[in-house]
Amino acid sequence: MDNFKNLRGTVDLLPDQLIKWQNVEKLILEQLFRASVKEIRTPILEMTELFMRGIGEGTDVVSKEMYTFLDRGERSCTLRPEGTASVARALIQNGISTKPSQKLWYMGPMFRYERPQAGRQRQFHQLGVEFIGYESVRSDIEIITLAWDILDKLGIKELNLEINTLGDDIDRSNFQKAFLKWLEVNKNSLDLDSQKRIDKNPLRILDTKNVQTKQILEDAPKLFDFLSKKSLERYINIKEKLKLLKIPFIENSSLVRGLDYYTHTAFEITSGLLGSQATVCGGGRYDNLISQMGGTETPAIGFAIGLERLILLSGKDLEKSRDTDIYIVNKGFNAETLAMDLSRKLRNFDLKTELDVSGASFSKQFKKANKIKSKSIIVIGDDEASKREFVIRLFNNEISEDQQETISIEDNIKLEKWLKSNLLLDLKL
RNA sequence: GCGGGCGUCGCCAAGUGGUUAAGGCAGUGGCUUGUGGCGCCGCUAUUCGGGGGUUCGAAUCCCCUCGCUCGCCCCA
Repeated sequence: MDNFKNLRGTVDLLPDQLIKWQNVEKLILEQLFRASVKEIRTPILEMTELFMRGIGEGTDVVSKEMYTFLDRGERSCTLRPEGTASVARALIQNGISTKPSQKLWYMGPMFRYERPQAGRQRQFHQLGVEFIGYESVRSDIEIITLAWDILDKLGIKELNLEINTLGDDIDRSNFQKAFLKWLEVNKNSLDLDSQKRIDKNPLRILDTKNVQTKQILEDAPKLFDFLSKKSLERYINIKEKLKLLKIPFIENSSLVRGLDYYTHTAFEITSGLLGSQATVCGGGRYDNLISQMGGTETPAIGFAIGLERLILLSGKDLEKSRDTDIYIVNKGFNAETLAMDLSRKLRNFDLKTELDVSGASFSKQFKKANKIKSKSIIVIGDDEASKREFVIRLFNNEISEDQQETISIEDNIKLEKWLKSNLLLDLKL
């Protein structure tokens, strides 16, 4: 019989890899805490309609990438392809006012049915941050700098921040009218993909990768020319502030992004080190999403970072884990009982300990302790148990019995003193 | 959904039609039942992703299939 395999596009994260994940997540969480961003957790499963309306039916994500199925009650359910729609839903549904504005983050798995490749999986993980109820230029800047600083804190270099503005819905519909008119005339010069988008999602034609279409588009109307004075000023203001803060960015007028809900600011952070899936962070303003979903008019802006890609970019120093401080070698009925007691006692200290529960020979247990590079060992055998004591010893580079010390089971003071002078001191340095 | 590359042990790999499927790493047992690192000696793929075919004979050739991978589209 064949063994079971994971589904295509999903991966097992194994213990050794998770050290890096945990280190990365820890740094992120600290950064978010310091910026007073609060966590929100929403279900991974939502009704399909939420994403169709929230993200937009014309988008690639909704039209061809969702994991959708009928549950036993014949309801159409979808594994979330992104987090923003769920957060918006949760706020509206729970009557959480955005009057005192909300700064929220979430982290977890997302699902998109695509062909896997480097930096792309069907189940992947995102960290998302949403500032809800904020419309100031400063909130745009703070979102961008927050994303930028998280990447920076992780020591990631060679990043590019690209920004653009999409205007508000009026700007956009004005532009769209003109653009559609132009498209009608030039339809036959476009590549097939772009032609298909004319009805479904014309704005997306703007960031086609087709070289020929790109050239032709140079003569097309520009969204930029349809921005209202207010929208334009807003954008200029953002660029100025980024300059003042010395956040390097490049303007990319074809940056549209694949989700319908964006307005005004759109941005992406990419890295050349990622191969063809270069985007590590994408975000933008979505002032209409919440009202479209039945909430009150609420401006908002957010971003999402792809954790797999982030991990790929993060340095080797985050792969290191702390070595075991004490390995407890024990054998014999009475000894094993004492060892368990001692093991529990040791967990009251900020130490990483491991109790050998294999029952293997002493020699095996020593080998194990050595193999995992334990900094020290405790030995309890029948000899020690009968005297109610144990032997503790630093496991240095050289084998020498001189450093060994015998401590009575009850002598907590001596134990603590030994730990402080041999193990705990190192930690503080 | 569409292209290209690839599938031999947990990992890295030799083998390109002749029969005993090298080797290394890891794992495991022992030398060495209570004191580790080194060393030495064992063990670890009836089988080459799966199925079918060609052949006296296939991991090696052919067909199908599955999977992985890179890229396109798009995104995190």
